[in-house]
Amino acid sequence: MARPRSAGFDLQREQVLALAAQLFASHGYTATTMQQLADACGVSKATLYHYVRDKHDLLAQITRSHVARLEALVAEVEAAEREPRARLEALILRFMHAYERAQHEHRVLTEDVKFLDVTEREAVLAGQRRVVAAFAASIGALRPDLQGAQLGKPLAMLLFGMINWTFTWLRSGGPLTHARLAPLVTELFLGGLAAVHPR
Amino acid sequence: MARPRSAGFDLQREQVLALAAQLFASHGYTATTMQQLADACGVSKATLYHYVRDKHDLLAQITRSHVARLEALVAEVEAAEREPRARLEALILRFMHAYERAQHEHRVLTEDVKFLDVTEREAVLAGQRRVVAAFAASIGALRPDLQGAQLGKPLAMLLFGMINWTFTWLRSGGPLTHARLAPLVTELFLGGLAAVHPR
DNA sequence: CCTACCGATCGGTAGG
DNA sequence: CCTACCGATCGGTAGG
Repeated sequence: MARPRSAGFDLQREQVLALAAQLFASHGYTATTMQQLADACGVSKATLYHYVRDKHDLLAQITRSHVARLEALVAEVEAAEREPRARLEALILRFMHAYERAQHEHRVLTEDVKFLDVTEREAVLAGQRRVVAAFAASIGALRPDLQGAQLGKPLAMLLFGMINWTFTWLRSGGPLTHARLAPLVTELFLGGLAAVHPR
Repeated sequence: MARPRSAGFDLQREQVLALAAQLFASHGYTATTMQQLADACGVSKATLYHYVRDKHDLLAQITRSHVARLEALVAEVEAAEREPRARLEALILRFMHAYERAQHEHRVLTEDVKFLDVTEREAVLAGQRRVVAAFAASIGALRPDLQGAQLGKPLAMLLFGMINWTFTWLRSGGPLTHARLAPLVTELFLGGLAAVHPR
């Protein structure tokens, strides 16, 4: 029987993944070297390969687990909220909160997904599509006429644009917090949604 | 007196910059090799260095000229439109149109600016800040109470999120065009802006 | 003496 | 878990 991994193994691997996400987010996947990551972790480069198969596997694990987290968030909200408006509000608030806690992982997901190979990239993109579909469904429940005009998904993408783009300008520790911005996004999007009319 | 450059020089350099922007946009700056660019241009790698000093200079020229184009667009709109609402509508429409024609350059601007060195990066970011300030001023003119609550710039960034994010999902040649999406963005943002209230 | 290029190869550094 | 390396490939430049 195979010997079990040491108690701290998973914990240390999580640390490596978190530091890798931070480096990938600030320097990009390609420009980040395994030596930089080893230095950040305080171990030798060879030790890194004890926790991940290779550099590519590092990227795959970061993106896959982040998408899985977002899908779990959607499932939680769908289980708790029945009304379309409350559901959409909860999705916005929960996603902005999640992005605040995982801003590096999220940046890696959006900018470095192109470096995954076809199979892994498709799996990640499929997860993203399920998340977008959940947002589009909530929007469609609020405005069936827009969904009928095939505008549910485009509107969901405009909403994602607002909240995804925050990681380029909203600094944690700055004067404006995620908690203060979230209700603004909700008011702006739900208010705007009421004003949109299909062609 | 120095002999002038050949008539086709600037034209060929523009071609090189356009192809470089396309490669940088799809593979990222670091992962793109000068050999790939040379192949795309149909010339030898050495010939590339006739048109640009080095790979870094390529990135600097692409980002600098794209930001300059956006600043020129802002100046045009400000000269033509006096009313805040018409001005903001014109800014949205003109920017979405510009992004459609320069989607590669825009992706490079947003994703690869980190590879510029400090001086060049600051110049590019300063240009971007002037563009954001123009959007924020138009928003503030429509809703002085929000500008008073320091929400002009955050709202401008949410708007930029919507229109910038389109390059991740809106494909030219697809069923939904920039021309059809632009009025939707205008309705959504201007309608939402009327619904937002400061804290 | 200039420009516009080519084949070949340099010094350094990447992932593993 | 480290030092010491490898095969390959990078950006940039030589002579002609």
